[in-house]
Amino acid sequence: MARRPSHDRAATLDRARDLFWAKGYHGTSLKDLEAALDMRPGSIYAAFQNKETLYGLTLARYAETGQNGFAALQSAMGPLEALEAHMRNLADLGTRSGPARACMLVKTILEIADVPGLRAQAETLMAETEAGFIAAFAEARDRGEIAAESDPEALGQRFQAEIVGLRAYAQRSGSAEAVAQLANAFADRVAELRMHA
Amino acid sequence: MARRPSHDRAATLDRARDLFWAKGYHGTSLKDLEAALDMRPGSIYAAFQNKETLYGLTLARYAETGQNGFAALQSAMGPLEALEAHMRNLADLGTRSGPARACMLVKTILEIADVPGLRAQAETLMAETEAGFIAAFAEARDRGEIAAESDPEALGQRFQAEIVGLRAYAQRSGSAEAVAQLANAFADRVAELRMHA
DNA sequence: ACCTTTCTTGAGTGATCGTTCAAGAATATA
DNA sequence: TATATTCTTGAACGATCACTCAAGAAAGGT
Repeated sequence: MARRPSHDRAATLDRARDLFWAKGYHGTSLKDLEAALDMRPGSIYAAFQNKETLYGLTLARYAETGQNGFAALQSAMGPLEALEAHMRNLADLGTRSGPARACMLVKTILEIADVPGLRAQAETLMAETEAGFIAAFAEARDRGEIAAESDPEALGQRFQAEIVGLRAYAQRSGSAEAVAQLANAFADRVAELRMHA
Repeated sequence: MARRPSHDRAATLDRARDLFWAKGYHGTSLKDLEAALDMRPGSIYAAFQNKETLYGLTLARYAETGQNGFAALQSAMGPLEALEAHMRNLADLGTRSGPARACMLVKTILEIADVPGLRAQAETLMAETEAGFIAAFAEARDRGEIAAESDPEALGQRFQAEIVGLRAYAQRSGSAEAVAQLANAFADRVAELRMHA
């Protein structure tokens, strides 16, 4: 019936995500995208509508990956252990070589003020991620792993703020040791919530 | 001998800072600057060389203001009290209406990857600010206000990471209560370091 | 082999980007 | 009042921006 697309859509979105994540929305031009995706403008627009829509798709993909990662930890261990492990997994952040160390959602919220749709999307995705942390703290409390009078919402918000701070801090170059120390300090703080029955 | 400038340079830099702080480097066009500064392109370039230089000047001004604020706290009270007050001052961040809630240095580091001079400047200014916090913790230790075995460097780094996280978190809209709770929680953590002789 | 449908191409769109510069306006000195 | 000096203006520059579209290439159905 028709010609088959010559690019794998998922892989293309991954490449676009890495580019946007590294260079930001305004800092990424369509020329950059053409080079990174190995596609000509017509194909990009046919497949993804426009730059804003493409960014939104990569943002959703980014958030989903992160949430899946935490969910995997949660199904492999208890909620409190998952939270601690999630934080401690960031200890080697200072030595990683990916597109950026800071969270792409945070980068979006800090950079974009003039594209309401993308701002709103990034805020929603951050709220979802936070809700996952809050739910984990709530389950930890229900299981008796942390004090019954704990406030899961406050704990989850603080947990996310610490991750945001850690990853933004890590965006600075040459602070690998400090980043590891910070991640472990924050992870220790989570572990110290545990009730020793 | 000559015509006098018709704009106050300091006030002009303040307006440019607010614009850059709110919209970012790439998100601010020279047309935006012309409107905000009420200056025509020729005047802007005669006074500030180019967009990058102007941004750098506003960044230096921003950091100086922040560092002066903390220094003022330090000369009005002890170092540990100053650190605690500095954090607690952020409790009403969620209700403020300024250009942005996130730190302009952090916004710069997260946004700008393709202008090496500005990135380096923002990193240097963040390191200076951190050094101020570290020095305050060191003095608190020397005065016996916190444990003698405290690590001022680790404490200062963590203090800055918490501020970065709090302010980036606050950039999200409609979280005034959570922001206040977070700021107080971080401030409490500082207060809990105090040795009760 | 032929038609139909879908995907890809890349030159080209008007708009906006950061920047320049010759000319005019304003003020201190002589 | 004339002159020298500095500041301001705004039209214009080439470059790049996000984006379009007519034409060609590829593959499934008949």
